[in-house]
Amino acid sequence: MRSAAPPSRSERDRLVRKLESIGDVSADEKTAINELPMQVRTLADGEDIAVEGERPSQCCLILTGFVCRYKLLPEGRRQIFSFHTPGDFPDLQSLHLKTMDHSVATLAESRLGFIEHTYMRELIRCFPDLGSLLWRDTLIDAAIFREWMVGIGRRTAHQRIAHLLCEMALRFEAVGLTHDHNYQFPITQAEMGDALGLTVVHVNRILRSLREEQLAISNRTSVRILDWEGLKGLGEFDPTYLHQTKGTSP
Amino acid sequence: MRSAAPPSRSERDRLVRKLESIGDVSADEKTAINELPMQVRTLADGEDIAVEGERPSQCCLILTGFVCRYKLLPEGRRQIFSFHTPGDFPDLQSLHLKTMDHSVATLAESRLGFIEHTYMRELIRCFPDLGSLLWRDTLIDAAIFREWMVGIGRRTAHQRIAHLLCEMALRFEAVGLTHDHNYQFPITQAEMGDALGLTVVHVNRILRSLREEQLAISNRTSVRILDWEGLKGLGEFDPTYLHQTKGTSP
DNA sequence: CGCAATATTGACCATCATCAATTGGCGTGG
DNA sequence: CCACGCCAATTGATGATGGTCAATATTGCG
Repeated sequence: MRSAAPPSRSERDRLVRKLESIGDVSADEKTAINELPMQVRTLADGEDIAVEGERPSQCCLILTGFVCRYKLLPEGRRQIFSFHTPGDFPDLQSLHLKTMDHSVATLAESRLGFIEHTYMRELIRCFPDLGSLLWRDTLIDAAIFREWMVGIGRRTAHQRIAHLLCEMALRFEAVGLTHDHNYQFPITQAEMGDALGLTVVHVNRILRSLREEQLAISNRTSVRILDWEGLKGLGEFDPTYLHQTKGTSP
Repeated sequence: MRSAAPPSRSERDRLVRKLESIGDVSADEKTAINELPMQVRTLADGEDIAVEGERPSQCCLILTGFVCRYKLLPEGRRQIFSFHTPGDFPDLQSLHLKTMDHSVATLAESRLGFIEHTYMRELIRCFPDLGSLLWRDTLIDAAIFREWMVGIGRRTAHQRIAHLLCEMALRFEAVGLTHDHNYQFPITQAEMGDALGLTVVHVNRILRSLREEQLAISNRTSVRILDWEGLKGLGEFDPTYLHQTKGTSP
């Protein structure tokens, strides 16, 4: 873990863009966000940002890279709860839940901005509407958890994977990180399995079938969606739960 | 749906008690809570409180009874996301997410207090700490979703059911609705299956085996835990995720 | 008493897990 | 520059958890 250059303009903008994708942000609020003091660090792929049981004193903003939240279980089992893109605060909840009940880690080399809770509280105190928007953000997090529960509980493996590829397409779109249904999605098949309650072997077979059916092609680094409507139909994907206020069809 | 008597003292107290189980509440805040204007209605078992797609203008506080949140899927599939006990606001998120992305319904005859969003906002504006506590409450909701994801994704059917029985024991305990590991839990086996991603048939078999192994006995209306430690061990139950600030071992 | 919803049980089956082996990609060091 | 090593991807064979279908028993209630 090493210190690094301050966030660039485009890195800062990603947070604003993310927030604008789920609500309104005033000019004053933008200014305040851009003045948030943060300590930037670069973490390599696979490093923990926070670990279950810890009591963090800072929030972490993703500037570049890719992050997940997860919990480990006995016998090497793992459940991944969420994926996070630049502009996200993957551990925003630590503002109000002192003890981490799960862990947060990078899935790719990432630049992260660490912001003291005190600054976040100050920001929210001065800009209650921004506080509401951050609350809203954590509520959308929860909505995504629910949608994943639906998938894991009631959808087939094919549907779960199709659904995930659709969700990530819209979420990357919201922060300007897609190009024509293609996006960088640097996860292994094992990680995808741990997110969807499947084994690596099964994930592998299903990705093959999606490829053979010309729905989507993916590898370790990226996803290319060939048939958006087909994938959406297969995965029963309805983006309402993302509560995006801007357009939702990339 | 009919109007009903105003909330009794003990019904009002349940909300305070619930909030106190997850954080501190000042005397002023208690007073303000007790003065919240609410319209009380009694709903029968199985009635919807809010439906996916709606845009509610009120929050719903459970005074007595039992409520769940769920989503329906094609071909009659259903996923239940959460169960809610007296003192809970099952749709608190509607304060910041205008459109319901899922439905809320009673699982038993229930007395509900409906509170206009405007009053809730006013309350939060006047008592920011109470606002934080409500935010915290929705974050605990999300923590429970995550824990359910772990269960559905990575635990066996036996473990999932054991885990659920443990969780509900602690949550009822927090609002004073357990007696020596026994509590009212008025759900059908079908509903339990829809919460855990299982079929009725399988739930039935597992409840039988829990009974045979002398871990817990349950029926349509209530649960009796015979071997708390055994059940906890089987379900890998660790109550950290409930973020209860008071005792957590009934 | 009789319906309707729920619980229960049996027989059979499918999705997905497990186990095991092989291949492919890629960075590192000799 | 190539061999080695490591991790991820891939594929095959086999098996088990849990699903499906269907019939019967219970229970609650009007």
